[in-house]
Amino acid sequence: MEKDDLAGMMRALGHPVRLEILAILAKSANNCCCNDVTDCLSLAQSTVSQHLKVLLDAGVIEREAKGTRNNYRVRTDRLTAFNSAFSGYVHDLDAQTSSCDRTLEAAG
Amino acid sequence: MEKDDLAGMMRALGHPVRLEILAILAKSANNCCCNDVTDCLSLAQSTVSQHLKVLLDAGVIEREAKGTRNNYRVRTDRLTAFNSAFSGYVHDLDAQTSSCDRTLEAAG
DNA sequence: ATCTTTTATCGTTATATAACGATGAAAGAG
DNA sequence: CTCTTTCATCGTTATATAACGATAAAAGAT
Repeated sequence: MEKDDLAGMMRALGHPVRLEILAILAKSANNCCCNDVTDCLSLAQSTVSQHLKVLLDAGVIEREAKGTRNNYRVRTDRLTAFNSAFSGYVHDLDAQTSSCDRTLEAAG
Repeated sequence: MEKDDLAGMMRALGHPVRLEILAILAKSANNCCCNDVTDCLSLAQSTVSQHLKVLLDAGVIEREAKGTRNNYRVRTDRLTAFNSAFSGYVHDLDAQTSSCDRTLEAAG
């Protein structure tokens, strides 16, 4: 996963309401439309729709048309991939930091 | 880790330049000041300082005054904690989603 | 054919963010 | 004491984001 993708995903997830929306979707049997989500939040439908779009564009959720409704569901695969990517990123930072520490120790 | 903290951390990390800054700090033996970082980026010093402040406020890095310089270093512990927290969050989402799927299957 | 439900999109407003240059303060060097 | 280096902060500007209400389109129901 590219650094820009990582940052983009972070930004999409970097809003409490959007994290809340993910929790709502997961709790709602993947059978959840925009109105359902809106009922769980004290926000206008258009605002919720906007947040859903951000999550959708980032690939965190997916949409399926079903009659007049749009069913949203969490893309767990993508979240897991993101988590792994970030985990690797942190690990790399840690490895570099530690080796620097060892260098300093050896030098000092 | 609270949901708001999680989102706050995400937002702090949700910018490519800030991820780059973390990489620079890690590579630079934790002996890196604002100017050093600025030299690695095509951005003004004030801009870099601003990004450093965002990372500092989110607790992703720490600062240590050293003469006229300020040494910055990555707080790997915090990144690791964040990573665990998010991992748990994703895991919870996944568990709920899967149990919902089973419910739907059982319902036929 | 009409009405209702659902929802994405548009237009607007307020606030936040990202970028810059300029500046002043703090610490060390000459 | 004066000069330099380092850097956070201020003021500014442009853009992005978050929130809202209004609206139109699509699909189903009557």
